[in-house]
Amino acid sequence: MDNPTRPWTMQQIADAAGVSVTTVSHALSGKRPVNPQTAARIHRLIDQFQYVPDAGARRLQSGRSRTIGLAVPDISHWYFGRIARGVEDAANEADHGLVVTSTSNADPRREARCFTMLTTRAIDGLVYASSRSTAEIEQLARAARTAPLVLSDENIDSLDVPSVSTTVYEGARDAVTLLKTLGHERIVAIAGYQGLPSTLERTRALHEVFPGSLTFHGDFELASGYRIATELLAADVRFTAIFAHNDYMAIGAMQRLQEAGWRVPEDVSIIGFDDTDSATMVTPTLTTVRKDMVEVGRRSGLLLLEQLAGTPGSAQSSVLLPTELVVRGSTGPAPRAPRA
Amino acid sequence: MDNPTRPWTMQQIADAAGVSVTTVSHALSGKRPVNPQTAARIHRLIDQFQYVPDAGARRLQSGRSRTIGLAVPDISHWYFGRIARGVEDAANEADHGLVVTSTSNADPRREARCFTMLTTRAIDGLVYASSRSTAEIEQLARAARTAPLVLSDENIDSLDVPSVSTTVYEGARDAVTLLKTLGHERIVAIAGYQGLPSTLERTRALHEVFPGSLTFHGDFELASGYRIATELLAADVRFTAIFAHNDYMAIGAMQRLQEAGWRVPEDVSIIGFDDTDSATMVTPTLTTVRKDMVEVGRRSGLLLLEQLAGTPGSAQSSVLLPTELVVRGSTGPAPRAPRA
DNA sequence: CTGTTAGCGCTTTCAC
DNA sequence: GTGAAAGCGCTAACAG
Repeated sequence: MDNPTRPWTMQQIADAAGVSVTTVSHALSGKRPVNPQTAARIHRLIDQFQYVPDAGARRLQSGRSRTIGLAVPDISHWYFGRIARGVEDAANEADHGLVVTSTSNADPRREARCFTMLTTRAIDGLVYASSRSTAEIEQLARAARTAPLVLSDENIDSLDVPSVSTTVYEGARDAVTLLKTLGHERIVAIAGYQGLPSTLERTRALHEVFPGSLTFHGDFELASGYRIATELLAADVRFTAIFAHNDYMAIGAMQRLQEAGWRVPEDVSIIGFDDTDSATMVTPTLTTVRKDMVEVGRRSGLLLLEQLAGTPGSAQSSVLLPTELVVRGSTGPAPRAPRA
Repeated sequence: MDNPTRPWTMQQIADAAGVSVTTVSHALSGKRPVNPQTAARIHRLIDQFQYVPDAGARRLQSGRSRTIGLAVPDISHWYFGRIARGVEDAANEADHGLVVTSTSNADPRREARCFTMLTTRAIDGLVYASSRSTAEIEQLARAARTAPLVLSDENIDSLDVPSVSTTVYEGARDAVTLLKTLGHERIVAIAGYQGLPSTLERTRALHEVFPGSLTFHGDFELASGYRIATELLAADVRFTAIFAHNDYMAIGAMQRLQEAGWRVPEDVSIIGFDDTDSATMVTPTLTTVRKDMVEVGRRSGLLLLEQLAGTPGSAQSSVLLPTELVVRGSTGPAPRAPRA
């Protein structure tokens, strides 16, 4: 019994080819001329043995793991899955691996995992997508000094870190302008986490068109939209339209109002944000603001890889991707009188 | 200008503590007694410097990267996101990282990525979740000889590899039995990929209760359910119920039939599979068979980590997780006569 | 209880 | 065009 399928080492290839490891290394990297015949022999052996250089040894020598990290609140969410897919695409195109960490689950060890991986150099850089308030800024700033970092989906101005985000202000403005055009006057916002930049921007856009409209903060889950709608009904608040900061909360609110006998869009118009798959599954279909989250992820990955490659010009730049209002069935002309 | 925030090495800690690296190493691992005072001094220094041992060096020495891989068709899908979350939870509990690879995108280099990571030993083992036909069995068998492998969500009998899957046969049986109980006689199946074990099992269950019922194969996307329903209408096929192999195809079919004026469940009953978030967003809500995909992922990760730890007894075992029929609004008594 | 030494598998001077 | 040798940062014999 010999060793159980141990991978081949470069030394073994060198021995088989009758050359030194140095030559094999250079035949592989091309960083130094190698006799064509020798090179051919080496490559034949490599193919035959299915030899692949050991990642750990390479990493130790070169200082690069050829792996990047992605931190998201929860990888199982549609939204962050899209981002992850984009980052992965970018990473793989550059022949890098992607380590994913879900941060939001109360376990602080897990919170710190991605930053630890940066210092252990298990990853060369990190794409950070958080949807919580900006409490961990300190940690991010420290991480940014250690290794390349890209902020994804949110831009924290106080942090001098490259970021990729979307024109949520313009998107929100388009959305509420539509409501205005339709004659609505009393709007209620079901917003995202308080203090989150993208929440603030959308609220700003809302207030520019409808000053003084009510804002309630949810957690981006369907249940919170449902709950807020329940509170609205109980408190007998008068409104003819709801502007939600994501589709799930919009759908939750829509469900609750429909249960209470409201007709959408005859009695109330509802607008979401993101354009998730669900937006076209509900009845009526949901008017929403589309963001291409796969693209957000892809650009985030590219930005990080640029930093890693050390392209100097592009560093510190930030990318802003467009949003698009998608008008569907959940919005319509304001009713004569708001329903009680 | 000194080195730009280079991580500390163990040597530097050793120098600062006035001991050898060996002692630092053992103070850290506890694999050999160290003078309490010395140990305390070392730990103080470690905390102060925020020292973390280099992952690459550890990996090179120990042969373990403390990282596992996950291969899924597409991480941005709800379904695989759930699996990923479960695998990640298991990995993180064991202080392992998780590298994610989406395999299905026509790029063969990408297909091979996860297996290459196995041979470069960037990952110690792999959780493989494919939803395609069993073409890549050869590759999987080879990989299984090299490193620990766990099949997730699908069990390929011909492969002697541990797997985690769900009782889809029983789930399908429950679903079609419900239809039988409701008096349905003409069922059409919108099935998954042909040749996929889980597809075959569900088809078997269907045929045991409704021999000879029609089966059409989709690709698990909403559009394919929609398309198959269109074909059904065009061909004037008579049926009173649809059994779809996942929720998205069920919803696609439901949309198409509703567009054609069919009422659900008065004219047609529809059953899905998986119990995705969408199942409760559509109107009527969807009767479906619940699978806990996060748990499938978690158990897959645990099984892999057990193999890595070398616990001998548990190797080669396979896990089968339960399914549960969730009756909602899309199923009802069969109409007197099938609608044309 | 602690230090010296020899690698893990690779890249990269430096010498021929 | 090629090879010998020195590490990358860590662990684990082997000696005190």
